[in-house]
Amino acid sequence: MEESSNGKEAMNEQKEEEQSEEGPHNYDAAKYERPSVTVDVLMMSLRQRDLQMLLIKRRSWPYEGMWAIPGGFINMDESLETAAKRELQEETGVEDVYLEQLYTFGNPGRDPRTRVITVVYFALLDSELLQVSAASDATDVGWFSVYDLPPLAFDHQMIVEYALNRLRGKLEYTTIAFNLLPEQFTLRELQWVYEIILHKKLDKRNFRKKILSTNILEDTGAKKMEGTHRPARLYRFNPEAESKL
Amino acid sequence: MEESSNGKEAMNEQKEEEQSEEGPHNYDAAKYERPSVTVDVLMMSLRQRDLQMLLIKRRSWPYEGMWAIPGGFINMDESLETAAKRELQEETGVEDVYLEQLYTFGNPGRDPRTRVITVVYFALLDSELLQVSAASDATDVGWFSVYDLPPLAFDHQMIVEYALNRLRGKLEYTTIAFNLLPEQFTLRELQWVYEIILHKKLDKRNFRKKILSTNILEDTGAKKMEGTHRPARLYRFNPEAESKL
DNA sequence: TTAATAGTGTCTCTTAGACAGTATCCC
DNA sequence: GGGATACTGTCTAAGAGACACTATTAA
Repeated sequence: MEESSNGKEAMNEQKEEEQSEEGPHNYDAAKYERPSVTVDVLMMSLRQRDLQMLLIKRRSWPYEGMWAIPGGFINMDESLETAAKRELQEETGVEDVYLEQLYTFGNPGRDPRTRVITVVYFALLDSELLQVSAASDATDVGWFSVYDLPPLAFDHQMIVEYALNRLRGKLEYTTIAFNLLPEQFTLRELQWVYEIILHKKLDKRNFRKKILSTNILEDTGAKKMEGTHRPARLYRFNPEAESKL
Repeated sequence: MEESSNGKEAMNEQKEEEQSEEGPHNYDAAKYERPSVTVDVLMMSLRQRDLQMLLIKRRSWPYEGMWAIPGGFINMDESLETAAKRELQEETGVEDVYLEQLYTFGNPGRDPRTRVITVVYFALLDSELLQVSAASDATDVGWFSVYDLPPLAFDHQMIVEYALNRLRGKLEYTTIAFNLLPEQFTLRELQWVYEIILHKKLDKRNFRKKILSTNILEDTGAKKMEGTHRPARLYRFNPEAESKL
């Protein structure tokens, strides 16, 4: 279940009626100072056989000159997920990618400027898509290996670790990995995805046996030749087949 | 990883400097209208051999008279988790319970009054604790079986389903279930927790075999006698032992 | 033919699930 | 002893992991 449309209540009253109790049910929203709400998007992709993420160099206080996860304020008329997609679009020019709400961080003092509550999403980008729509500017946006990050602003280091844990967890029982590959791919490429994310080598035979036994792959008939060796079959992800990973 | 202290940035500048680009990095927070932020807490407990949750009856528009998940505005100087604990304390008088951030809902229009972003936590309460600190008032707070809920305000029905999914998922690979039991409990009681949450019967022998093989239970030596039959051993959760559930 | 990677099968061990009878308490 | 629930063990099937050789291509 991702964002999805929904509703929620607020336990506050805009009107002045019912000011009987001091309980939490009759608050007046206007009485309350409101925190700023931002949406950050942690974008990951497979580049150069490495798991990399996009960072932005901060140009002002606080943490001036340090790298940070891209994000921005939410508009009053857009959903959290829409804000995340907007951010994604602004930074990479890419749409229709895997996007999942990660966690919401809201400790006071997280940001020295003001009270900021940040809803963090994380996105997985198909490496090929990315090459097409290169990047916006140059010097203040960059892809970095998650295994060799520069010092990050705020506690973005912790957020990255949180995301990595989530990703590794879901790798085992979902088909999330396919979001990092183009439409067609070889089994070896799929294995690389798992190896890079789990950060350990896997047995080729066991891996293929397991993946193929789930029937989530469809043989395209095509082959991928590269280098001076036997070509590899190209597969396609079949979202229909019961995953049962 | 739960809330935890942290930091996060806002991509906005309070000062007027650097108004060169219209990019998302130089926003002025003051320019932005801010949404209201609330924290709701979905409290679950085992009562009368049933999984029940606490609801509050709304006393005003919108959804007047309907039941809703308790929640309230966040204060500017408290963390999300602190706000959740405050809510928990206000509604049940209970502290030190299992508390986990569930999801953040923020679609515009969720609340007809104003733009509200709600961070939902969910809490698991030991059934015994609860009996002690009964409830606050009476008619507008109540415990309901999650399997037989009244119509809920907003889209709280969906939030409940989301929470149930999370709970069921975590039941399999974490020790989350123990949070619903008092310090000492019998194996049969533990099995009830699983059966009630998963909503299906489990095989007694297989269940005991599996639980005991993990060594997360410690025999207290005591026994629990109730009714006219053989007394049951009382166990205690041993958080040390590698879970490996 | 060589270099380089694709592709394949077996055995073992552990785990999950089906299944029924004995033990111990109170009355 | 009857009623009620606690407690226990075996078999089978499926899945996980260790492990090494053949197949196919370009040069």
